[in-house]
Amino acid sequence: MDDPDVQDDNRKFTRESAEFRREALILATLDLIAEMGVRGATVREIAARANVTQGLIRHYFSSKEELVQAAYEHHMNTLTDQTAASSGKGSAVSQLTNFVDASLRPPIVDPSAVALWAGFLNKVQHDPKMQRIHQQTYNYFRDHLETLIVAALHETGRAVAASAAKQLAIACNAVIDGLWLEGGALPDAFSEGQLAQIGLDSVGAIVGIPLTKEVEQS
Amino acid sequence: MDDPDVQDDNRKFTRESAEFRREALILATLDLIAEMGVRGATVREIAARANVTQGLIRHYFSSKEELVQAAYEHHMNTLTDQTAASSGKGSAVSQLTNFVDASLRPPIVDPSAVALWAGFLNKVQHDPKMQRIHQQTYNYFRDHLETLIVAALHETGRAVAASAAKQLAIACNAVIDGLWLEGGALPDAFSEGQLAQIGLDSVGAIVGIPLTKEVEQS
DNA sequence: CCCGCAATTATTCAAGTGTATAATAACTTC
DNA sequence: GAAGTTATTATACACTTGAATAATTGCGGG
Repeated sequence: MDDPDVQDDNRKFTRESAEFRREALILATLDLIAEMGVRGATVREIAARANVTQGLIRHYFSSKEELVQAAYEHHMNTLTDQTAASSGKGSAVSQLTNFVDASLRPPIVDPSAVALWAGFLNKVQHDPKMQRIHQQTYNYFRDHLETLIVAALHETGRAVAASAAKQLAIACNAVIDGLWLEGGALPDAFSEGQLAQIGLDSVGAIVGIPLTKEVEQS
Repeated sequence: MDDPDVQDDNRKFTRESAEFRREALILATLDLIAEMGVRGATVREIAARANVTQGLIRHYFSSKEELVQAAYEHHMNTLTDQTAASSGKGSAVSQLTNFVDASLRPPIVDPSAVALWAGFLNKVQHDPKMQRIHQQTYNYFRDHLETLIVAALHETGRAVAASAAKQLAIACNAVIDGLWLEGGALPDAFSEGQLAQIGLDSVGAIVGIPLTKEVEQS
């Protein structure tokens, strides 16, 4: 009688794990903020997109505020995880090259990602908890960049003072951020690979090491 | 009897010129978006801050949307006007120096200005009219930068192809934007003048002309 | 001086907001 | 396979939102 594959489905809903539901709600929130701004991310829209009713949001998050915070943290972790994995494990110079290159291509460069970031910015400036997350992400990214720069300089036989290294990291980070921003805000203004090319040239000029992304072949 | 300086003020309101009211409403809107995000800029709050009642908004703007567009245009014009005036009229190199320097100091670098920009971004990505304004401002800024770079290179005896010049302008613009962004988003992370210093070093490295802001002192 | 117009206020409206509470039903456990 | 837990839905509430309309009132022209 009961074929377990075919649900007769007079069931009106299914119970899912807490993790599954939390993630679904967070992803729906991110989608909506990127698409319509914080304003468009209402509890009802979020619930609809996560295929639940709005009451469930407050079952998993004590307020919408908390959901937004969780969504922000998730977004930032995703971004950093994606870039951190991109360096590979060749020479220091090639690691730096790969890192810059990956930071300036999809999926990092993406209108939705920039829209998301912008949508959160106001909350970041007011909510201390979100400020902490922001600061954390920024430092993580910049420190990683600084490590790569120092290693690359060392590899090419140049020493650099700690304070100078930090300044270089700030500058390179700024180029990357600026290009990332413009690529996301004006998606049609740049051809594919153009941002990455400009980024490599600029970072190369700033640290004094020509960076070229060779097409790895054979 | 009636001292014209002292208003006895049983008058319940005063009539002002259309220009005065429009500007007051626009400034109130910008204030609120910077402070609380687009979300916080409600017709009632805007009206309160402009010292009028909410109905007046629709007397001057056919919708809130239109008011926000006008506010965006006003903000962008203010930003470009402030930077364009900063180059001065010395040598080409010093003009470039001044431009970069001014772009990375208050009042251009300012948490409110960044918050404002971010608050508008979502609308920019959806509303064609706001997109046009955005594109226009970006191009204006970048073209100005390109002109300064080409002149500076020419002055120091180097020629540069048109396409190369454009790439340099994009890169320098990105450094400036990135530093502007970070200075506004993390106001306490940088000491006074640090952003400008890093900006001058980076732009100098990218275009190949050391830029130093000498303290002008007869 | 007062008349009329338009700038401004006062009030109302329907739709949408986040939150709270009560009712249901899917899964677990014995 | 019945009872109990609790994830989930359903409904309600108080409040805010942008917009629309009606009622004032300042002020310039005759």
